[in-house]
Amino acid sequence: MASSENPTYTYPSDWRDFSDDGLNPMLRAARDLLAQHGYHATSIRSIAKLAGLSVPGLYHHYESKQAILDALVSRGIAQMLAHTRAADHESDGTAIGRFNNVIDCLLRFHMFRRDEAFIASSEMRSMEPDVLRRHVAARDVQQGMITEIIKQGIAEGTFHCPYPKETSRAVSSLCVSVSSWYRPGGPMSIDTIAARYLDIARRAVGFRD
Amino acid sequence: MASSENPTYTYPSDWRDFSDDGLNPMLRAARDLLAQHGYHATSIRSIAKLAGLSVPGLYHHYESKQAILDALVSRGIAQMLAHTRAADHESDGTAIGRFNNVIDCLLRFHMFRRDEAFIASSEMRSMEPDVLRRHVAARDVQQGMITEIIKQGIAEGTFHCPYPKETSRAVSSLCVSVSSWYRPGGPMSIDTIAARYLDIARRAVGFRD
Amino acid sequence: MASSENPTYTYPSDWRDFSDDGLNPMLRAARDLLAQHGYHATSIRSIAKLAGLSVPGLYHHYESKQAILDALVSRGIAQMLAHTRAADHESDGTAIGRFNNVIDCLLRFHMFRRDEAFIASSEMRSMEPDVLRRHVAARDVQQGMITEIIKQGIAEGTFHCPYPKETSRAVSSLCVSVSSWYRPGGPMSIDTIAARYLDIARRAVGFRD
Amino acid sequence: MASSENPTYTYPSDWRDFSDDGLNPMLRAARDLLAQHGYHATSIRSIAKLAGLSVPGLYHHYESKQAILDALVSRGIAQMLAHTRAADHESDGTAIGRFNNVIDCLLRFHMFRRDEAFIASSEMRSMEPDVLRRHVAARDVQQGMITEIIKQGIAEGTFHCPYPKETSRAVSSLCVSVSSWYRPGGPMSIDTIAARYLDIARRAVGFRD
DNA sequence: CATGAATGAGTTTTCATTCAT
DNA sequence: CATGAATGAAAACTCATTCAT
Repeated sequence: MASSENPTYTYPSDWRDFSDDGLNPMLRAARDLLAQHGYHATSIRSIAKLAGLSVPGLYHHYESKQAILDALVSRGIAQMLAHTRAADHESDGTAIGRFNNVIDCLLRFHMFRRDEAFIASSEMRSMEPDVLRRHVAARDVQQGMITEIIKQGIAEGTFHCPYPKETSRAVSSLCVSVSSWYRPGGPMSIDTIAARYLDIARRAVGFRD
Repeated sequence: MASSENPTYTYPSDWRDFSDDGLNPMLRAARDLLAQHGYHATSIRSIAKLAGLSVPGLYHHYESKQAILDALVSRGIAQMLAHTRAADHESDGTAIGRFNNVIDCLLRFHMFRRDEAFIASSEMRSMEPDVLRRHVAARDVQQGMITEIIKQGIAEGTFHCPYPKETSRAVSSLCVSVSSWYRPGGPMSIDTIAARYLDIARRAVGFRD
Repeated sequence: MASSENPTYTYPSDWRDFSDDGLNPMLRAARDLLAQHGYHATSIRSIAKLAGLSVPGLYHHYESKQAILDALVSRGIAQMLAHTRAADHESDGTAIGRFNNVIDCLLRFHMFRRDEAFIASSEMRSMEPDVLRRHVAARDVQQGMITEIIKQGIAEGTFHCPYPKETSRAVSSLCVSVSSWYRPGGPMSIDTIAARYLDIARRAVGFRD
Repeated sequence: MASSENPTYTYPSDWRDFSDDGLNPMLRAARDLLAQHGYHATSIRSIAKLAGLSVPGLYHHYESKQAILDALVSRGIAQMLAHTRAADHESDGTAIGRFNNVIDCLLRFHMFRRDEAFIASSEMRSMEPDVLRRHVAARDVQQGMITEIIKQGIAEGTFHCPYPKETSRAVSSLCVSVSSWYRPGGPMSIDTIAARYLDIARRAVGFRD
């Protein structure tokens, strides 16, 4: 565990498990198309078609194209936060324990939820102000979690890095960047990639046993 | 210096200098608009307007919207390669010397050429196959340069990292990611940011004197 | 009274009384929306919503949007005819007596039933042929009533106007036009407006005692 | 002549002449369709088709459907004001002389420019706030001109009407209403209709020689 | 009558691009 | 190079209407 600032969270039973994306056919179609072509190059028609319904049928469920983007990104971010919080919660509470769990979780999220994560980071310009605001706020929470862990590690003497904020951003960027090149079925398994990138991240924060 | 595999390059006189972007008004307009709104959300009309030309006037210089994207990205990548090669060439030839110069240069490029770099990495989906191919090839050259330096460092015993390829990608991602948040006029100078991120990159490759 | 051509009419007990519009919530909603936005700018959904029903609920009562327009306009016209006939019936039978009552009644109708009257006159282009036919026929009856009274006045020597038909149309238009600017709560009461416009109408037919 | 409040106007050479409507093919198409079906029942497609060009071709000239309505109505109103001012200017300056000319002119306008006049009065709900404001302002100027003439007539002792404002509105409505039923080729000529309706209007203001 | 889901046909508007002058 | 005119194709979105439950 770590900071007990908000004990009312409900954590996913297993933070390593991303098997169920919980997306309906419409959001699944949107996810695939947005990831492949981008927001402005994806038409409502194509989403509706891939989802197996008519355009007004889609509008019956989502009031606009922007609402679809919002739903997709919001769910993704919420899941990311829930899982990393669970990972943090389940740790031994030391900086390195928290760091291992949270970064491992983040890396897995950016592979298992590659498309959602990629969309969330690449379509920020396509979000309307309100949507963007909520989105950025959620990312800041995630970022803050990492910064706090790094500072704890420095205080505990296990992390040695002179610029915790920059390092936090670098580690965060590292996790996010995975979503832009990872493809399932590649030469390395998710476990392997996670292990190797976690190792790199640990070096970045100057971890020494 | 380093590998003398291609002595016919002409290097920029100062690889740290990015004062002149060498863009004509059309590409400058395109750069600003594409960076702000994205390829599909930017119209040819808006580019022409910002460039102070008529639409047919713009078509007189570039045969299509795609050609503008191509020109912009090609120049950016070429400049990135030219500068990092010069940085490499000017180094003392040791792995750490080459690494310091090349990563410093890459970081500077991604700040001084923030918009071009961001467009190059965010609009890959908007590139037509041919353009994309050349673009990816150029990026691979850049990536290969870093991987080679890391391997040299491991061989020389100054770098200690078990996964040179992943580390190379991570370091590369780190440099690229700077272009997505850096804004001129922020609290830290380019020199400061470059120094701090280079420090983080050095940790990632396990550099020890 | 006047022409006893159809003694089977039932007259409203008081032709001056328009207190009860007798509209159900659906027609009342339709009236408000049609008057404000027009037929083609009013959606079935908005009518249903304002009426407090679901869309299929509305269709349970009216088989189409056109049927709603028809119901609204038909009732309005029927009420107009019923009231003006009662007013005529209650008169002393002289041309001026009949004229006073009928025009007074018409003016009141176009204020108390402002919205219905306005819709009836402004949405004729939106009516399907069948609906339009019945509507025009009803208006012609009303027009004929006025023409007949004017001709009676000329014959009796109390009215002096060379073009009874045109004058009839002018007087009619005058009454209708009130519905396009009258708003309850304005500076003049309905009684005042009716009195003044009746005075103008009397001049138009060249009434002299 | 009359009030010399603004001698810089340029008057049409003949205020009775409405032979040239000065409309381009697009506005002519819009006029015909709007008059027949109404604003919301007329599509941009149908206007473009009737005008003989493609939809974007139409948009090249008018930036929106609303802009077409605006252009059409603005021109109509401007012409109405110009002609009635010329008619006023050309009168002998007595109330009855001004009245005769102005009302005659107004009646002619509402027949020769029947469609434009009808659209201007029937599509006020379809106008966006800005357009509506300018439109209403122009109408108020026209209305004020009539009111002023009536008041002059009362002062001169040739008009006898107790409610000049209401009478002005009634006379105005009378002229406007002609546009809703007049059809060229009907049984009466424009000259005849103008003469008869002017006669009725003169009665309304209580004119006596 | 309500709910919820659905749709064909239509709407206004914008786009990249072209061509004559 | 500018101006002005033009267009096929496509965009997001809305409509009246229907039907199963």
